[in-house]
Amino acid sequence: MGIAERKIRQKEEFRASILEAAWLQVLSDGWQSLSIRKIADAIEYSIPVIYNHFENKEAILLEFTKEGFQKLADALQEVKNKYDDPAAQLEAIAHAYWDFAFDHKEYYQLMFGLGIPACDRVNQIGEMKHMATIMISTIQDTIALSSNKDVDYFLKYHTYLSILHGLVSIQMIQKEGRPDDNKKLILQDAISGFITALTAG
Amino acid sequence: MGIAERKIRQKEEFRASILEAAWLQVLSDGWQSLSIRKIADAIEYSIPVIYNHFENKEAILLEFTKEGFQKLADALQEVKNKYDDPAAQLEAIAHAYWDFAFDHKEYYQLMFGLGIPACDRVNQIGEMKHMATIMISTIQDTIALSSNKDVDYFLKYHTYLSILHGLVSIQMIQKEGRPDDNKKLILQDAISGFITALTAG
DNA sequence: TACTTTTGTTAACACTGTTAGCTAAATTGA
DNA sequence: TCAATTTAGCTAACAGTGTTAACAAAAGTA
Repeated sequence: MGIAERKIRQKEEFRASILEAAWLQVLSDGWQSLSIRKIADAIEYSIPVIYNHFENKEAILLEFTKEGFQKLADALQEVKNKYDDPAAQLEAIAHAYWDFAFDHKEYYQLMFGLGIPACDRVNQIGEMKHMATIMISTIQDTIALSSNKDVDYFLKYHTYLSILHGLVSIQMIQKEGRPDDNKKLILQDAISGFITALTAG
Repeated sequence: MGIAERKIRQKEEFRASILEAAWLQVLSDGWQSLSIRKIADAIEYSIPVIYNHFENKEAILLEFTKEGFQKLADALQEVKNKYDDPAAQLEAIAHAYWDFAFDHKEYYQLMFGLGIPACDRVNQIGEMKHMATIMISTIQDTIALSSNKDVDYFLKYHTYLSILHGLVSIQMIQKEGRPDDNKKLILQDAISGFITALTAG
């Protein structure tokens, strides 16, 4: 009897249609405005049926998060295969990572919990410039003392801030609470590398 | 007549009490659960009075965002003053930045829009390991070809991912839409520095 | 005291995620 | 084929959210 099989198939299709409707929602209006009600409306079913296929809203988001990491890993593997030299691979992977993040912004934002609250307005905040000024002036001073003075200080500032923000947010995502003090080795490693490159020119 | 002055003073105090109540809320339950209703309840006033002092909820969050950047800038300036050598300043600032982020987690999360949706569960996602494996194996290959083979590959992996994530999220915060292609210079700069440090040992 | 402005209130609107309880359809066993 | 049972889907509600319109009361002004 193929009835059970058909039921499973239908359930699968239903599930897929929920995800598809959700994805269209996300593409047109972003994560913030995704709602169970809108999904139910799109698939022309009542709200509770969605809870037969997903435990809650977060489970739907989790599905896309997994999908996102899957796609990212695939993309990285693909470019890695194009090179034999590991250093060249590292560079290619970095570019692929970058491309993925901006080509699939919705995924990336969900995957790393980014751009959710006041991100649209964070660049309108004058207070950020203060912090930037301190960093930039210090970088300019460092360059002035280095062997190569043609270094783009603004570029270096972005690199510097990015490394810091990256270290922090990665650490924050991975662990609850304050990280072990020996995790500062990572900070030390990244920053000393940055400074060496900067002072060498 | 000091009536006008008193009124201004009272308004200021009212505003401060709203922010204080909001901050206590945030400290005990996080940004997600902060609500106008709870603030109103805490200050023992009705809901709409809050809208006499803040245009909306985001305006309250913006206040804390500004406060956060102010505190961060102060902290950075303070440690900068302790050193004369710019390179040493850069290092000290990096540490101060790190300390701030984890000593004032609530601020930092708001400032950079972090940890909002599924961040608690992002480390439970198996798919992330796949991505990590690809990166780590490549880093191990690079180390194997380098002059110093005692490098901690796991530390390097964290550094590598952090730089990438930092670059991306910083860029994402600052600009709407895909960034100029010449912004890839920042990526190039950071990654080539990382790779140089890695291959040199 | 009469008038005007400010301040604060209640009550509602339009949303959100989630669930209890019922109805109607589909499937199963006799 | 018919009754029993399982399942699917529905309506309606609960408990929240941000926000605002309309009104009452208090405070300040002439």
